[in-house]
Amino acid sequence: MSTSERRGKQRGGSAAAAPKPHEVTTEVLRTADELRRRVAAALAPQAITSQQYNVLRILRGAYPDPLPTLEVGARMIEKTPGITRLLDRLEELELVKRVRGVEDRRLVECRITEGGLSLLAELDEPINEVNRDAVRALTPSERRSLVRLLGIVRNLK
Amino acid sequence: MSTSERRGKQRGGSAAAAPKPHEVTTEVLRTADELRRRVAAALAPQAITSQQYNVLRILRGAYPDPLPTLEVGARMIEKTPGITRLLDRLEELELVKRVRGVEDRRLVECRITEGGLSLLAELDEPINEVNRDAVRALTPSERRSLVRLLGIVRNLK
DNA sequence: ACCCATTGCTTGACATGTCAACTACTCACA
DNA sequence: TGTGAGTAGTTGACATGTCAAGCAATGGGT
Repeated sequence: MSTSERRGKQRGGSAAAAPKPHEVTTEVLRTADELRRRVAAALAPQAITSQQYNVLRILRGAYPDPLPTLEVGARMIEKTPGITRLLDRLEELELVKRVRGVEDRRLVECRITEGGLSLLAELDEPINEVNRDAVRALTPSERRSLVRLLGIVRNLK
Repeated sequence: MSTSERRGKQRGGSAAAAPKPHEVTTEVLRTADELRRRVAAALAPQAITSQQYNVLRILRGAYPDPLPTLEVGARMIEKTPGITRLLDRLEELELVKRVRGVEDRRLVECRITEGGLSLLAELDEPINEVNRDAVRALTPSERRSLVRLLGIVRNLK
């Protein structure tokens, strides 16, 4: 048992007991999961997944320039090997086109297609709504705070 | 477009501009992902996954009583069908034992084994360390704050 | 006692995360 | 110019999330 045990009931005060480390991290994980589910729901009508959507957004950001495969992977939330298969499917759906690099033939340049762009256009609004809803009840100051606190959790160590 | 649009550029002030909704949600997702990776790293030595660990913890919480399959699933972070296969593997590893319910034969009662308990014992410390490290740089008040803000994001619609 | 909606799981199919091993290329250097 | 280290991707194998369909046991109503 930890030493904090001896503080007992908390001197009646206005502030609740500080949450345990485990409670904080759990809350982060649960919240992210909830957000993931809401995003997935918003994407469902177009039958694409959250990762596919992310890839398309990244490629739209570079449009009309292409990006090499691993550069796309790096801009996601990490992870490399999966990116190939992700792009495989997007290419089958003709939302993305890939061409072997000319200068450096190790590269595979990926570019979003017209179809990909218009599909994204359909999704922007629903996704923005999910995001707006998520933070609707937070004041600007609370939003800054939340981002700052999460940054601390993520960066240190 | 929302009414907040008219506030324009933010009157130069000391506070940074409020992050956009999309930036807030992205931060939550990124942070959760980072945490997931740290947890996975802590579990790697015992070769179990984060979901398997969660199941074992839930079952330890009920020990020595068993829990029906879907009750375990419900206590995770949602999701049902996956729980069966998860338990299949844990049973193969002999970390969990399942028996058909006697009263209600639709139920499958799951109980953690001795082996499961001692494996968990090995992991408690490393996992606690991950959690402690994650919040180490947060003051008690900041921890409360973070949990509160995440709660707002999660609960409101 | 019989029927059916409900409940508790299980399965199949597909997308993704993740690790490890492998191929194709490029580059600097001997 | 040949070679080896490093880079960019791909592929195979396995665990999980997720949806939809299917099965067996229950329980209430007739």
